[in-house]
Order: sequence, then C-alpha cells, then structure tokens
Amino acid sequence: MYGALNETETFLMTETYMTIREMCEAFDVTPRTLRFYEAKELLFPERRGTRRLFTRRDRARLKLILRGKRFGFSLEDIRQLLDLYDPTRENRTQMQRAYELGLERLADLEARRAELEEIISDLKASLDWGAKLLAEPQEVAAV
Amino acid sequence: MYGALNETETFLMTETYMTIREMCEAFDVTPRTLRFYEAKELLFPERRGTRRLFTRRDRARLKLILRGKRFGFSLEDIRQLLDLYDPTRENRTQMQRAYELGLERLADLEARRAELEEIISDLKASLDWGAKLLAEPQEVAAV
DNA sequence: CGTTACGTTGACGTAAACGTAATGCATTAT
DNA sequence: ATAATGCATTACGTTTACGTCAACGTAACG
Repeated sequence: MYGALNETETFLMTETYMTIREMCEAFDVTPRTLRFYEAKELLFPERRGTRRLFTRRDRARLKLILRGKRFGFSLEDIRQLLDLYDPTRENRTQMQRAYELGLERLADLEARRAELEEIISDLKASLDWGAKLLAEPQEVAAV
Repeated sequence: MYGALNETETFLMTETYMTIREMCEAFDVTPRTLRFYEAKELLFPERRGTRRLFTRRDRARLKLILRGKRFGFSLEDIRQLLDLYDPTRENRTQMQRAYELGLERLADLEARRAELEEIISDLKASLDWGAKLLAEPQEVAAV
C-alpha cells in the first residue's frame, strides 16, 4: 500500500516527478551523474523512501547545468549561476548581491558572444579559402 | 659567438621568435602549460640548443587553443580543430576531408551561438525580474 | 670563477567530473 | 517462494589538465 499508485496518480506523478531512469533517458545522462550533481548540491530531488524523485525545478536546473557545461563552465561556476535564476533568497542584501553577480555574468556572456562571432567568421574565411583551393587543383600543385 | 645577437637581430627575433617567458606573459599561461601543449602536439616550437623558440604559427595556435578552452573544448578536440586552420595538407582527399569537417564545426558553432543567445536573453529576463523585486521591497516582504 | 637567472627534463601530486565495481534493500515477475 | 529488476550507498579507479618539486645545464655578469 505504500508505493502503490493508481493510473491517475501515476500519470500525475510523471507530470511532476520523474525517476532517476526517466531523467537519464530524457537528458541523456547516467544515474551516476545525477547522483553526483545532487551530492554537489546542484539538484535537490525529493525522496519517496530512499528513491529520488526529480521535480520540475530539478529538470530546469539540469537543463541549465548541461548548457553551462557545453560552454566550458565548471560545475562550481554553474552552481553560482543557478542561484541567479532561483528566486529563493531571503534578504535584500543577498538579492542585491545575486543581482550584481548576474550583471557580471551577463557581461561575460556577451563578451563570449562577441568572441564566438569572431571565431565563426574566422572559420568561414578559412573555409572559403579551402573551397578555392579545392576548386583549382592545378595552381595548388604548382605552389 | 653562438647565441650572440646584435640589436637588429634581437629586434627581428622578438618579431618572429619568442622565448617561453615572453609567451607566458603575452598569453598569461605558465611554462608548464606551454610544455604540456608541446607534449600533446598542439604547439611545435623550434629549438636553439635545448631552449624553445615559439614562432608566429605557435602564437596563432595558442590563441586558438585558449579560445577553444573558454568554449569548453577538450585539448584533443582543439587539436583536431587546429588542423582545419593549418593549410599544410598534402593531397586533395585530406583537404576535402578537412573542409567537410570544417563545415560541420561551423554548424556546431552556429548552433552554439543560437544557444548562447538564448542563455543571454534568459539571464536578462531573470535579472529584470530581480530588478523589479529590488525596486519594490514591501510587496516582497508581504509575500 | 662563483653566483644569479632562466631554461630543461623527469617524476610525482592534485582537482574536477565522473566510471566502475561490490553490496544491499525492495518491489515485480514467474 | 524464488528470481530478477531497479535503485541505493560506499568506495576505489580513471582521465584531463595541469601544479610542483628535484636535479641539472648554461649563459651572462661582476
């Protein structure tokens, strides 16, 4: 009777809660990864007994975590960033601090965007050059 | 007489070659890092005796290496990417392959740019929200 | 010619981010 | 009832990207 759920409950649960396995398939990560992120306080799944139940909040956070990783942020960096999105701060000074941190992060991100633009146009130029070489084989051989 | 250089030579050398110390200051990395990159075949400094002399090519590569790192690429990833910029390929099939790889990389980068735009606008939204809360302290306290 | 400064090669250490057993409990299937 | 499945914890292993000595070479300087 403890963990038994009827169909309706099961449906609702899958809406709000997800098991570790469901998370793994949804986000293409291993269980080890999710447990590791919980240990590092990046995720806070609830528990039914010992089993983890991942909430909508956990899913949103995980999405941001995986994004952050793709852009070369460490998990510790990401943990800071996550707090910026999490409006669960108590007093004004903490909010103020989070806000200022957020502005700094934003500046970082916009600098990176500019750098990314540069990388893209560099690579495009390099590819155009390559395309030329591929188009006129004789001259290349001559050089 | 061996390593002795007059002023003109010294000037020209600093133009084309850089010592490990100069590289470190120019790029804000440690000697260990540069030696490590050489061991991993990311850089190919020449030698005067045992001393490393970093060329213009090395500097260009290092710039790309550090960029790549900022965007979360592993050194091995970067090593592959560097070959795309390096026009030292022999035959047509290799160039063709490099070109195709370059196109794939370009697609990756443009996808990342889109993602970065999303991250930036998300963070902006989050900060706007935070700004509102900070502006009206009473209502926050009430909730 | 001794010292100082800078460079070299190993060799070993370390922090981050997981992987990989080994072991145990609790439902679920047969 | 027993076997299998799924999830849990604990603990040790691994890879990447360097840091940190230790021991030595050598070039320049007073």
